[in-house]
Amino acid sequence: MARILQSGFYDRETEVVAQELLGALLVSESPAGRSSGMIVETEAYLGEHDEACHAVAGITHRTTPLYGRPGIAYVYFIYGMHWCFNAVTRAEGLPSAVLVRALEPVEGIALMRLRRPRASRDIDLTNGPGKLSAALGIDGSMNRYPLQRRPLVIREGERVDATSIETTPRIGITRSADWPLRYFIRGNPYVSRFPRARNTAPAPRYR
DNA sequence: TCGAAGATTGTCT
DNA sequence: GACAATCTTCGAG
Repeated sequence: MARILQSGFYDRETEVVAQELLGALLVSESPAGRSSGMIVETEAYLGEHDEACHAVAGITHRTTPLYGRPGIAYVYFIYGMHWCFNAVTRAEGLPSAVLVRALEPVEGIALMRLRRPRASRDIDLTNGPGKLSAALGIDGSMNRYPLQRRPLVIREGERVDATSIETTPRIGITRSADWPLRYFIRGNPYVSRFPRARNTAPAPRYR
């Protein structure tokens, strides 16, 4: 069984952690069984100076996990219906995290289908932050949980070559929207969205 | 206490 | 591509 990523792994530059989490295995255990997936897409949120990061509000009831130990979970509720899963990075007091945006299912696919009955195709089980949380049974009860023990663990996975990592601006945000802090495995079919490529698309804003 | 915005998803046109 | 669903969070008053 692959090594569990320890606190020291997360206590580094958030951009580095976000890229090195690609290929790692997110494993969730529940009474219903185990489900897991390989991380194929992440975003970095850098701290109080990052306008898109929740920590821009400073220490509040919601953001305290961001200021906590590296390697704990930050799980928050968004748009009235979805949970988003993050891994907290950097030393205590430096509020930054990596949002996991998409997984490639590995174990417990039948259980994921039960948890996401609206997904008509298997590819829709985990190709988005709200989707993967639902598929793995992740919710607010796991906020602040250390990611080194059950029920939620991240294990070392396949090493992803730097040349296979694509970098783009983050998705769905309005502030600091052009910072290139989204990373995904090029060509992986479970990535949530691909860069604009239609002939109607405007020129990319990022460079 | 109130109002607006939000790291999304699914459905409809 | 547009938009509704749904509710927590936080700042303003």
